[in-house]
Amino acid sequence: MKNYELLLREHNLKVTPQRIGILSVLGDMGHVSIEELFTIIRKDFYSISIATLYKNISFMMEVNLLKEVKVPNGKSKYEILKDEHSHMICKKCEKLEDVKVCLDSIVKNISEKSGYMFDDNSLVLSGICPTCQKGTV
Amino acid sequence: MKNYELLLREHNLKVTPQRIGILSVLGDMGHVSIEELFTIIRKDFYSISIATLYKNISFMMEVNLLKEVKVPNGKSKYEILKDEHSHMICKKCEKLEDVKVCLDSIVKNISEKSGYMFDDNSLVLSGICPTCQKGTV
DNA sequence: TCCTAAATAAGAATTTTTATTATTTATGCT
DNA sequence: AGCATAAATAATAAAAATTCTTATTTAGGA
Repeated sequence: MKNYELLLREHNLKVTPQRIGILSVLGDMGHVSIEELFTIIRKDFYSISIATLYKNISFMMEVNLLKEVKVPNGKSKYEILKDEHSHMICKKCEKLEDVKVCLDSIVKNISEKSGYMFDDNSLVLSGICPTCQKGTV
Repeated sequence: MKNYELLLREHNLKVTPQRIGILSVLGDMGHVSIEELFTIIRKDFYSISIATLYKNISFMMEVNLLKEVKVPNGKSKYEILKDEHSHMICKKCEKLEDVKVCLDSIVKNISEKSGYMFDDNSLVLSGICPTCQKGTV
């Protein structure tokens, strides 16, 4: 359980129970879509407005507290910003996981070939996770 | 100018003027969002329905004729399926470009570490293109 | 040329996202 | 601690994006 209050203050966002709730869900689950977030957070904040979620997610992305993960064939999910990493998605169970990958040399190479200056990247690998490989389902 | 009629037949889709129109736009522009496609294609098919675009894009993805590119901070774009490649997006002019990258060793490495079996990946590098680096704008 | 299943256009219906506004709340200041 | 004020929230409307429905048209095979 992290100190989300501090995290908000560090990013110059006012501390509200709703915001702490949002961050708690994200912290617990790792990656959450707006839809999922709305369902889950209503257990603690029954009358929370979906607009509050959209607005706060968008605020938190602006101040680099959250990052959007565009999931192939799925809805976007959001995660608390952490060290650079990539993602793996299982096509069967739809689980999304972080994975540490060093893309430095690849990025450097493409930058030199293309002349682009890159400051961000997103890599998502799609396949079947170990668990789903076992089941015949 | 490619033979889109053949391309459709090869994927067991009926050949209609609208479908050839969609593929022509995609072939010419490389990557197009639904919105852009609708604007452009109406020059040739004034009364085309947006539902026709959605439905056909979706059909063509099902039969692996098109692929969706999820653009960071932007709307999805669609491209005619071709050899595996990655993408570069310019944050200033929003241009999206293909780039050939070999991710084999990285994918293999992650697969071994994680136990996942991967059959697809999407890498998008974000930055500033050479052209936009020049202008002070 | 004709038949039939599929594709299209048009528009309705849903879903997703954003905007508006009255009320409530967090936070800095006394 | 209590107040003032700017910002956040809830509720709802509005807008945008996507999907569904249905009558009509069309592609492709017989």
